[in-house]
This record gives sequence, structure tokens and C-alpha cells, in this order.
Amino acid sequence: MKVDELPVDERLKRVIKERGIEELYPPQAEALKSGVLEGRNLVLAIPTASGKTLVSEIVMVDKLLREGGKAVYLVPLKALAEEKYREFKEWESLGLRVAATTGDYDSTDDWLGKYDIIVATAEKFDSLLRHGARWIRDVKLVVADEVHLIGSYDRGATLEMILTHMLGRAQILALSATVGNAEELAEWLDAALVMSEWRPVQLRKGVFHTGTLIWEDGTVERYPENWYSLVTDAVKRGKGALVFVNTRRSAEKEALALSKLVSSHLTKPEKRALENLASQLEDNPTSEKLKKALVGGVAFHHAGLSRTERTLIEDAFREGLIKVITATPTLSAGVNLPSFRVVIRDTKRYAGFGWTDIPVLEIQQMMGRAGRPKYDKYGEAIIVARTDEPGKLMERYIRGKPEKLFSMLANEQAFRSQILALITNFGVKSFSELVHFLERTFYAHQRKDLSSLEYKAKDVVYFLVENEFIDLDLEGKFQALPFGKRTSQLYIDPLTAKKFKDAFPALEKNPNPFGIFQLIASTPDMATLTARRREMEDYLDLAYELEDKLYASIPYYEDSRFQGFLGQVKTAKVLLDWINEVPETRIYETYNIDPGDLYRLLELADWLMYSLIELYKLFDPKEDILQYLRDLHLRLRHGVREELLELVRLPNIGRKRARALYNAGFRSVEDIVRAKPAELLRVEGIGAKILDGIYRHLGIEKSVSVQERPKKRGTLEDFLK
DNA sequence: CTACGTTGTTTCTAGACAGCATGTC
DNA sequence: CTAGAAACAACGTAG
Repeated sequence: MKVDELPVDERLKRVIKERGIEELYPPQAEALKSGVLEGRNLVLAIPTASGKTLVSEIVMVDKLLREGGKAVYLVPLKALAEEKYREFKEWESLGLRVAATTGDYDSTDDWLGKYDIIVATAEKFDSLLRHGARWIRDVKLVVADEVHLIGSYDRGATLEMILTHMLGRAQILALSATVGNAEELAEWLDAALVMSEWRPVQLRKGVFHTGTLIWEDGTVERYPENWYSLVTDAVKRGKGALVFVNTRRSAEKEALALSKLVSSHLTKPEKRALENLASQLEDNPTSEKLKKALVGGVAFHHAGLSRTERTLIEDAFREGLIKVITATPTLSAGVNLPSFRVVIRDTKRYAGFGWTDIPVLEIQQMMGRAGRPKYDKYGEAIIVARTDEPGKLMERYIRGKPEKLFSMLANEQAFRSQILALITNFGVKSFSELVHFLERTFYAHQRKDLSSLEYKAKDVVYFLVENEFIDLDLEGKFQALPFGKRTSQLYIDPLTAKKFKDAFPALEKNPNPFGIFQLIASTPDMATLTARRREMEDYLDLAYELEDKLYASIPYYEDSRFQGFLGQVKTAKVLLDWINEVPETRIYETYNIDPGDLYRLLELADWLMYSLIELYKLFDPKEDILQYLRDLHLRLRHGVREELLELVRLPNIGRKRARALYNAGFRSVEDIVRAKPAELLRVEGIGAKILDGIYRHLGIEKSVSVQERPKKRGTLEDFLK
């Protein structure tokens, strides 16, 4: 089907043709003929990179141009929200306004009501729904990207609830990977279903076993015995490879090993560019390892890396500078990052209580990364058979069908939180109304029988009443209480809120960072570290040493909570180090964690600390305690001791610069106002730009003279000039 | 007795969403 | 129930 033949707005066609697209892919054409353009719901289950985004763009833009209103595009990752936002920006040429919003990123300061296309993570949209944003009623279309995540254990329920809320109120376009029961999903959404295996770039799949590469069509190729040869072969042919492994350690190890092999295939300019890239990285143990791999044209990629490092690697790989990435599943479903060859080293993964096979759906998503649309005629995805027999892998992952999706609404944590929201934010007034709502969920559609869910719902309601989130009046009607309403808006687990509430009396008596951090670490919303075997004694000792500061009692060794508790103590200790200005590198070394882990911990602690304060406000707060908590929150956010709190409020002054200023004798804003610019410029880390910003922030007219500060150690390039 | 090598034993393991109000090194 | 690498401990031997 030609773009010209589309029954859509002419302006829309023009923009698409300007992209150089004249002809639609068969599944795209089929999708657009399904009735979506007339407002029908659609489930589009096709492989990654086969043009789902274009379909959604056409549907969104046509609808908006024709009817006005808003379209919401839901994604599972913050990084994807940014990616889609950039892509959709193009439509501003037609007068449509595009915005993206996630927990830590808003593309705009203006309120979302002004925008036509809103990209958001599912959780963020759920939160917006709870806050009752007025513009929600203008939403005419919801596009749910990666809708198969409805089957994810911890995040599936959110998506399911959003769709249940919006079903009937807006058109729904659900984009899915190939799943075992797309029909069931389509039935639930009362949607047309378009399924296809078609890909614009052909995909060859095969299994590798000790030197033999068997393609799915039966052809066989011989390679050296070690699977590394699959990677070096791709590099020799001027292409790249993406290697998936199941642990961070493996990713790092294989990156280093492959780096040595790939290195010899690099050109001089490439080597120079790579060294330049490596020099941009920070100084910490993880980055050091990364640098070693990078100079050989290889990088590892996992959640321990900082965001900047991750994007740096992704961009360099896209440019072809980095030849090989070894990755944990971070890359299997993330931003768009195709590669000529994909090598899957592991098909098993450790999951809590043992080794499990990685789901077919996930392996297929990894394989789907093979083949770069603009550069390759085809892509190759190869599974390495190390333990399992090659035949078995071929059967399961290459010829096999992906798993069915199952509703995860009954997941206790998610369910608890969603029921609270229904009562406090969505006007559900009685148990029968609650059941009535649940009847419209995917769970109900799939299981037919609601009795066990109703039973769980009763337990949850009982828990919510018991802990004063909600009230029951004499006729059995629900009534939202402020505690419940705030909990729901803060988007925290009711159990977290309860833990906070229960701890308030003890906290008031003895406010201290260690107690508060352990409290935060003990909630289900916090990610905690695990105490390693040989650390356990240390953290137990620490807990006893600081026992009078804790708001919880130390569990006995036999207690099932013992292990978890030690992890909480460890986590609390990391946070404690952070606010005591222990350098990051030392934190990484002491606790054996990566930069990404620390970032994640701080991000979560920040959010929970805020929530703790907000909830405390509801319970007859004491002003001095409140102030104490606010200060601690600020210390946590900036990673500083109390004495730096004043300085750290200044723009671009974080823990390092604030400490430098303080140690140089500038201990307050007052000191800075009084000081001469030249004096301040002598402080390490304070340059003209920074100082200028500070003056502007303070509303001071002082010219930062252009005089250079003493030059730092020159680089080699300076020397050669 | 010490330094070092060998062998058996234990330990450890992926990822990442949410509030709010503005700006890290 | 299914792995595999690394850290660690125990043991053994040469000098």
C-alpha cells in the first residue's frame, strides 16, 4: 500500500513522504485497514522494528488533526519516553504540541493540558490519573507500547488498570511483541487484531554448538570452537555484534576478553577516537574496567553503569565506533539499538530460588535486535548452546511459540495499591462497585471466575480499614481518609505508608539518620542491597552498636527476616556514608556496588524520604521534627553534612563544590556575597560560569572579571600545540 | 618454617517505575 | 529441580 492511498489527512501524508517513505510495510497496511482510522481499538502484535511506531504516529496524528483532543503514548521506560518524544517532535510542524513526562523528566515547564501528544511512562500516567488531572477527559487515544508487559510480575497490574480505566473512554491502540495469546488480549479490549512475523530486515536465526552453526533452515557453517569467533567474524566483515549474557560479571568479563580479540581489527583513527571516548569517563572502579574494554572497541552494558555512560556507549555503537556490546537484559527491551549480529550466550538465569529458562518472549526480543534497517539486508541471531542441547534450544526458542500473557493483577503489592487508588481517587464507594470495576479487567476476562480475586480484595479492604487508609460507614460505604488519599497520590505502597505511620512515635522521640534510613530500607518500595555472607557479622555488629537508634527490633538469626534486615542495615549504612560526604569511589569499593546502583538507591530514598515527610504532616507534626526531616531530606538529596546545606542550595553547587567553598572559608551565602569574585574563583571547581550563575541567582551585580584562574595541568594536546 | 601451587568448597547471580520543584561535577 | 566463575580454605610440596 502506498502512503498516497491512505485515507488520512494530506498534511500527514506529506510529512511521511518527506521522511522518504512512499510505501507501507504489509503489516502496517493491514493495521491501518483494520478500522483503527475509524476509531476502532487495535492490538498490533508484530516484531520489534517492523514499523509499529509509524502506525501509531499515523493513527495519532490523523485523529488529532481530525477531531482534536489529546493522544497519550505509554512506554515502559523513561529512556523510551525521551526517545519517542524526540521522534514525535517532528509533528510540531503540523501545529501539534508534543510533551513527555516521567518521574524525573518533564520536557516542558508548562502544564500538560496545552499539549496534544503526551508521552509518559505507564506509572506516571497512572499517577496523573490519580491526581485527577483535568485534561485527562480530552484524551481521545491511548497508545500502549510494549503492552505485553501486562504480564510482568511487578509492573503488569499498572498497565492493566490504566487500560481498564481508559477502555470505553478513549480509543486504544495496543502495541505488542508476538505473544501466545494475542487473541485473548484483543477480545478483552474489544479490538481488531493484526499479527504478523514480517520484518523489513530479514532475520536469520541459528544455534551454535562447539564450532557448528546450524541455521533454522538446516544449513550448517563451521567456525572455530569458541563462540567468540561469531563475534570476531562479524567484526572482520565490517559489522558489529550484540552479546547477551545473564550476569553483570559475565558482561564485564566477556567485554574484556572480546576487546583483546577485536582490537586488532581497528584502524588507527578508530583507536584514537575510542581512547578519546574512554577519557571522557569518570574515575571509578566500574569505569576503569569499561575503559579497558573500550580501547579495544568493545563495551559492556548493564544497570550498574551511570545513565551518561550508558547513552555514551549506545551512541558510539550506533555510529559504529564501538563494534561489540556485551549486555545483560538492560538492552533487550530498551531504546532502539540494532546490530547486524546478535549472540545469545545464556538462555538461563538465576531467579531468586534457582535457575530458570529465560522466557521465549524475552529471547525473541533479544534476537529481534538483529539487523540494522538502513545498513543490513538481513540480520543474524545466534543462540550459543553451552549446556543445553542445540536441538532443544532450536525447538524452544527459534521454532517455538512465545508464552501466553497472564494477568498479574492479583500480585499482592500491586493489587493493594490499586484498590486503595480505586477507593481514594476513583470514587469507588462500595465493595460491589469495586467488584463491578474488577469485572472489566483483563484478569476477569481471562479467568472468568472472580471469586479468588474478590477474596483477596476483601483482605485488602480489611487491611486498608484497619490501618485507617479508608473508613467504612454504617451502610458499608467506603470513605477515603486523608492518610489513604495522600498515600495513593504519593504513589507508594500502602504497606510502606503503614510502616512509616507506625514508626512516627519512635521517630519523634529519637530522630536520627540511621533509624530513618533503616526504616526507609525496610519498606517494599525500596530496593535494598544484600549483605554478603562474610559481611553479615559486620552489619549485625553495627546494628547492635546502633540499636538504640533503630525504630525496629533486631530479628533473631532464626527469623525469616534476618537476612533482609542485614541488607537494610547495609543499605542504611550506604545512605549514611553518602550524607557524611564519603567520596563516591570509596562507597563503590566498600560496598561493592556500581555507580548505577548508588544512583538508584539515592533516587528511591529521596522519593521515600519526601513521602515520609508528607505523611508525617498528617499526624499532628511537631515543627522541630518536621524541620529535622526536611534538613535530612536535603542532605540526602545532595549528599552533604549539615553545615553545607546553605551552600548547596546555590545553583550548580553540589557536594564537592560546596565542600571546597566551605573549606576555603566561605561557609555561608553571606560569606560569598561579601567575598571578591577573584577570591572565589581560586576555589577548586568554581569557574567564571559557575560564579556568574551564583550571582545571578542571588540577584547580585558583580562582574566576574575575565582573568583566568591558574591553569590546570595541560593535556598532551596542549603540549604539542 | 615459609612460600607457593593444587584441589576442593563456598558464595554469588537482571532490571527499574513512582513525588515534587528546579538545576551536578 | 537446572550453571559457572571467582573467592576462599584446606592441603601438599619444594626449598
